[in-house]
Amino acid sequence: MQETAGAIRTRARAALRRAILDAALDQLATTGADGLSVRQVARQVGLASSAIYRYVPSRDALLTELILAGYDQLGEAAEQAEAGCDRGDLRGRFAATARAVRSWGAAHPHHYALLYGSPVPGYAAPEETAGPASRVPLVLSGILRDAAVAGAPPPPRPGPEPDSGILEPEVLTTVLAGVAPRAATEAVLVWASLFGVVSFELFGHFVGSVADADRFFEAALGSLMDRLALPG
Amino acid sequence: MQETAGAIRTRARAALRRAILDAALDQLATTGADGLSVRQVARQVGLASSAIYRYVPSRDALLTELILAGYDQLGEAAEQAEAGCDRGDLRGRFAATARAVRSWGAAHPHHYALLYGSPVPGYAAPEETAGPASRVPLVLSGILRDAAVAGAPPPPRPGPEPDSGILEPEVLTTVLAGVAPRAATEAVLVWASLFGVVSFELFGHFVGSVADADRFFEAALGSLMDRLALPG
DNA sequence: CCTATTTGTGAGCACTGCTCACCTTATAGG
DNA sequence: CCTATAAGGTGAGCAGTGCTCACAAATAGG
Repeated sequence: MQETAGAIRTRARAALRRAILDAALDQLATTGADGLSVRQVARQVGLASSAIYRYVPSRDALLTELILAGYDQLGEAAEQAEAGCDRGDLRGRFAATARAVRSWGAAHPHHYALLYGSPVPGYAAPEETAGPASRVPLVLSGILRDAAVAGAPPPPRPGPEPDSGILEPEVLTTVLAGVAPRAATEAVLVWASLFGVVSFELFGHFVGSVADADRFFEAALGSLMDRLALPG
Repeated sequence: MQETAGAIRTRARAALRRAILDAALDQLATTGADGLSVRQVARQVGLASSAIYRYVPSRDALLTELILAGYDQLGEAAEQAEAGCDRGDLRGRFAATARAVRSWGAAHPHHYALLYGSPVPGYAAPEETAGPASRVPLVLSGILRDAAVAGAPPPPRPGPEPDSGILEPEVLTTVLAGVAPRAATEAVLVWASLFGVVSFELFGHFVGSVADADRFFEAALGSLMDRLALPG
């Protein structure tokens, strides 16, 4: 089996890489992104600090990888929650997705902060995070598209659309196809509002004003769904 | 003038303290909170690094002070913008306040991120930030109270209020006095939505979906004001 | 078997926050 | 006026960080 000779090598490498990432995830959960240290990760894995750089080019790259993993975890949670709903229950699907976001954030506050808090590595998120980052918006837009076909199709008026040009045309023709530009703009606002509410709660901005966070979130949910004109 | 002998000493001390804070503000604006270094601040001010600790107990305390200053700057900007509006123009007052928040954030992204991004020092904001942090919400709630007296007073129904218990009672009886619990809850949601939109824009989450940030913000403004049932 | 590549090591550089002993200076009190 | 005292400033130093590099061991392929 000279074939597996090389294979076992790459497998061991992949396993160690995974161990490094898991250790980094541990550190992130306990100390936060700021406290994450390459040397500490190395200690936890049982390697010299310099050996880490055989697997990860830099601390920032490690953080980027954690960001990617976070978006994937969150997207997975949202997709699963939404998939467990009756397809016709549009409000139920939206609520389940939103609750999944809040639950994941509450369970992994430091990880959530890494995704939606201050952008720590440089100032623009790396290109490769765009894909996983759009999983939650994709779930939400899927609900909206189903709502659009259920409701009255928007009559194509002659002349320029009143709200066209606000969103990227590519978004309006793909993930939000069939949704009127006006409603699509509203949907983006609802999206940002949802994460605004979750962030405010997790980051402590509701201390002193919101007494019952659970009930507030449910009330916010209802309001946001009304905004989207989701039937139910 | 033995009186000024001591006074000049404390004045010099205050001036140096201010210089340290200004240098820290500079650093924050250019490198962000993560890159802010006590030693760099010391170099900029022209002191040994150890001397800084005669004026500021720790790096975290310095950051806390910057947070305080940020809330004050932002609150000041919001108050001034709102004060320049016709008192009867409720929508204009709200829009001016919201635009001031966005403008300040765009002008000081790192400082904004320090306030509304990931909570970096520990996990709970220090007590003393609560005051300055509430300046913007105070402006917004002032508009809502004016709207409440302008509109129909909420009929006090017998039995438990449907939405009572969600917000802190103290908020409902002071800054939001006269506003129905239902509307007050909605107002908190609008507040979080506003900062959610600004944060999403500043933190790059709109890249790929929002094409015209200015127009989107104006559209969002209109929608949020509709939600508050502001007349106009 | 022998070479070449990968993987891991430890020392080391420049930097960080923070403390401490020390020294100077100016204030305040007798 | 003169001196004890307290404040302000310094530099060395500790423990930690990200990261690089020359080197050694282990493993791969020819």
